[in-house]
Amino acid sequence: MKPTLPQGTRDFSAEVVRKRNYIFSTIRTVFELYGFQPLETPAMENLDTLMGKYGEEGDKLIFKILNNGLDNPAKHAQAKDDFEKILQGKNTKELTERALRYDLTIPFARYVATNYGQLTLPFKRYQIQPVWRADRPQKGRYREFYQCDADIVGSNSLLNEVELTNIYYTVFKRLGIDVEIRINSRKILAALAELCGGADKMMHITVAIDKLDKIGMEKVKEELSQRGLNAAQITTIENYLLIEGNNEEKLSALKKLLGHLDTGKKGIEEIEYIFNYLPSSFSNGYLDELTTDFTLARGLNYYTGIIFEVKAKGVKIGSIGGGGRYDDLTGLFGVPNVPGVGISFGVDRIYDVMEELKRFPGEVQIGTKVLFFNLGEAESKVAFSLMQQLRDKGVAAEIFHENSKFDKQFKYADKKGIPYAVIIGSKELQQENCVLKDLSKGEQWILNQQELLKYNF
RNA sequence: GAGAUCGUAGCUCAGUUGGUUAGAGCGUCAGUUUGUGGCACUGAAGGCCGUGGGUUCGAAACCCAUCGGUCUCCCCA
Repeated sequence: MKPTLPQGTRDFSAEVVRKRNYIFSTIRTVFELYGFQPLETPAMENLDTLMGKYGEEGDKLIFKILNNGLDNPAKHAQAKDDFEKILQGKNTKELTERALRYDLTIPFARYVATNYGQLTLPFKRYQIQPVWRADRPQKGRYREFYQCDADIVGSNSLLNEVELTNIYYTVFKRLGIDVEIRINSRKILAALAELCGGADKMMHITVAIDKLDKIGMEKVKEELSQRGLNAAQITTIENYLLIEGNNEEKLSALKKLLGHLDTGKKGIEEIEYIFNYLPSSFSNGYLDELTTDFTLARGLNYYTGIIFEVKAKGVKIGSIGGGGRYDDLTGLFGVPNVPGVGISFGVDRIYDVMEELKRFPGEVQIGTKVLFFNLGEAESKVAFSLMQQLRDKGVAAEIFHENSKFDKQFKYADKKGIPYAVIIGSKELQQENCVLKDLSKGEQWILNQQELLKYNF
């Protein structure tokens, strides 16, 4: 029997792990630079912590963990009864009371709620951990994948949004990816809904216009009509979606359309605040990266203010980051009125983008720096001792595992991408020196052994 | 949850209208080569043709089922 992986999961080889770590550490470094602190939460949460937080669809995609001990013969009858309840869609606690984390936001909210008294507000945390979804895998979508989140809770200040925008900008600049950071405000969408006859329409409108990119204006209008909006309302929405131009032009057009509404005005002010703040703290290039996008809607759940989405330029792939402001994330856990704002990086997609654009630096793959050749018992003892001294200095080194032909030892270094070889054969043993060879250039030098230890690899 | 498509060597794939013993390239290992690699040449290992049933004198190929991969819709990162 050949073992296989569970659907939607992956093994990562050394090469891939190194590249992924490069992305993780770039993101982590920037998070730390902006004063965020790390947090880790367990892979599993209590099921009722997660249920009902992601909508009906989301609940279905939560991986539930079967309770232990159900095979106990004494409990068979009970277990069968409980299973019947599940078939009727009732509570499932007797069979499953834990589940794998579905995202990092709800566990964070749970953490904030449970530790509220002890947190220094505003609390800024970042979290880089895998999450699990019982989704059907497809391109760029897995059942186990990593999320990198940064959130600030306990502050209403729009300065936080500015900071998060800067984080996006900085991370993607460092990774060498040209991006478009799109922002919108849910308040603008709310105002649009108001303009179209009521807040109850907001969900229908956001769901439909979110698809504009994908399905085009005509289909969006069809969908709006199916969702019960009349011709006049659809025309209003069309006018909204047709707003074009640079950021200033778009904002002024938007003001004409819904600036007279209270929520609309607030939403526009939020966006203007961010635009007014950024150019002074960043170079002109910034405005090429940051753009308003009034078609941006971001799901339907908890966002209430500014929302973000990041797309890579020149690569056909969904968003590689997203986030937004929420007013009351921890209310569900008994701690009301804690506002927050957060962003997330989609590492798996960022990886694909970097692979496609060839943005991984070559050095990412260097593990072992120096390979000591093994050319006999006495020779390898000297080599071994030198190797340990290099390791003490932080230079990653290995010695070939047996006395083999040069050919083999060189090939080993090649395959592993080791940049330097140290050769100590009978001659060097006698003269108490060594040959250091730069394998990529093909150049080599004779060094005495003390010089080798001081060499700047 | 609905649909499409593909499963042949470690990897990428050939395999003729169903016909003897299933092939290639890359990779692996060994040798040419016991003091200088990437190249070249020679050779070897490696396969229940995803699995189970069926049609047939005969199946990698055709039919059914099943499992797995990939992709689309829904939803999402």
